[in-house]
Amino acid sequence: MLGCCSTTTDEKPISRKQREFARREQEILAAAVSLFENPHWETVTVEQIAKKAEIGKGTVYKHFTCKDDIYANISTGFMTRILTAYRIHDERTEIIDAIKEIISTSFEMFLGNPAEARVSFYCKRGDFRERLTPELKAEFEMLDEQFTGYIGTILQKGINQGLLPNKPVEHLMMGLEATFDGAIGSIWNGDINCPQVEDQETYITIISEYMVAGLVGLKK
Amino acid sequence: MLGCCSTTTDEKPISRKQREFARREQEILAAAVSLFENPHWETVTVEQIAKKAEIGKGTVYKHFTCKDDIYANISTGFMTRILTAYRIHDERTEIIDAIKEIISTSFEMFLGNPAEARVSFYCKRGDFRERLTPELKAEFEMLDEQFTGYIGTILQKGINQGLLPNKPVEHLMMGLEATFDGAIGSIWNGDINCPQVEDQETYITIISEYMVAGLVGLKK
DNA sequence: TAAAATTTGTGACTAATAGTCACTTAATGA
DNA sequence: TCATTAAGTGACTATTAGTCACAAATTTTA
Repeated sequence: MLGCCSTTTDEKPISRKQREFARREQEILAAAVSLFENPHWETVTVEQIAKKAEIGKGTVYKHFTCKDDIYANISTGFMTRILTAYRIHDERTEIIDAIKEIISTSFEMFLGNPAEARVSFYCKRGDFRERLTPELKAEFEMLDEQFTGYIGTILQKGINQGLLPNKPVEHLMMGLEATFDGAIGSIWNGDINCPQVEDQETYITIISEYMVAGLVGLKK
Repeated sequence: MLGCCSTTTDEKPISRKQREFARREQEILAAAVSLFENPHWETVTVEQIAKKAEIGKGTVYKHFTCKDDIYANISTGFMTRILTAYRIHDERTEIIDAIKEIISTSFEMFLGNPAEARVSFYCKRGDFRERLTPELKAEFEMLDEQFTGYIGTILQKGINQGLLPNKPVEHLMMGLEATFDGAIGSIWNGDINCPQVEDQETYITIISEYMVAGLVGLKK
């Protein structure tokens, strides 16, 4: 109920009615995501989402307590998919390559799924998190931990191998995260109007190199 | 008129009436800035701004075409002040120190003036810039050029001195800007809840070091 | 100076939209 | 079969950006 059907704590729905209800919830989220493809995603109204999902506006509120609840469910789903994407390359042994892989996977996921990515970006905001229900807040915290845990483990290996500076992995992660977030923001804001950069791909290459350089450059 | 009185193309107001009108415009901006100190600045209404400035709501729209016009004027004023702050240290000869100075001045300006900084951050968004009048758009472009020009010159000196990698200064700037923007976003979003970081100052030190490391680390 | 024109100020009004609620419809179960 | 619960609905409320017809003050013109 209330936006929880798509979470990880998903007890199998029994009746046809419950199944249909759960399916409808996914339809609402899919309708929302398809409308959020538009760069002006924040102006999409609940009424438009309802219309796209071919239901009444009131029904949306039977599934989600508020608009933020829709955003949150899109974001948690997307974050889970990113974590899955990271883990495909789990067996890598070269740490620098593993870091590059995480960076490129992140860019691919964010740029390949602009709607979900934009919403997820929005959902990182402190004031957004504050007004969430404790359950959703906890889910976000769990996902955040999985991210820092996954990346932190790889960075720690890099430190142990002497490839990265011996600093707390959290500190190393801060730089990476800030640069990634800033770069994604730049891309979405159309900041890349500088004539030196032919395209987005070049920009990503530059940023990715800078991210790795920032890590290893800290050694001295 | 219409939000232009605070711009650089400021012909001296002649009559008392015109002076008062210009002063009122500044009062509206000051009222807006004082209300925007609140982290939930986006929820501040035009009516609240009018009340704070002790005028009617309609009067606000005699000075500014829309709410965005208020944002834009706050932002251009702030950007101009940052450029001035940069130039205080113009005589520096050590390039790495000059870069560090720019970074620390930027952080100081952004964190010391949260209201104006938040608004300026918002005004960087492409969709915001799009819906501005051509005049304001041009003013933002001019300011952007002054930023890239100022920082670009310093970076070029660094390249000439062999301290920085021989890459287009625009490329070097991209990494710096992305990390700075991402870090500022993190601070405002309250992302620094990781126990390793005692305070904001530590975070800024970590990020600043990472920014310089990213630049010089690119050399290899 | 008086009248006309212009500038500045105003708050009631309009439009848009998030969220509510009393009600309808359909499914489940006793 | 009938009662209870779940699900769906769109008219309604509250809020807020922006408009506009008018008022007041100032400046210009006669």
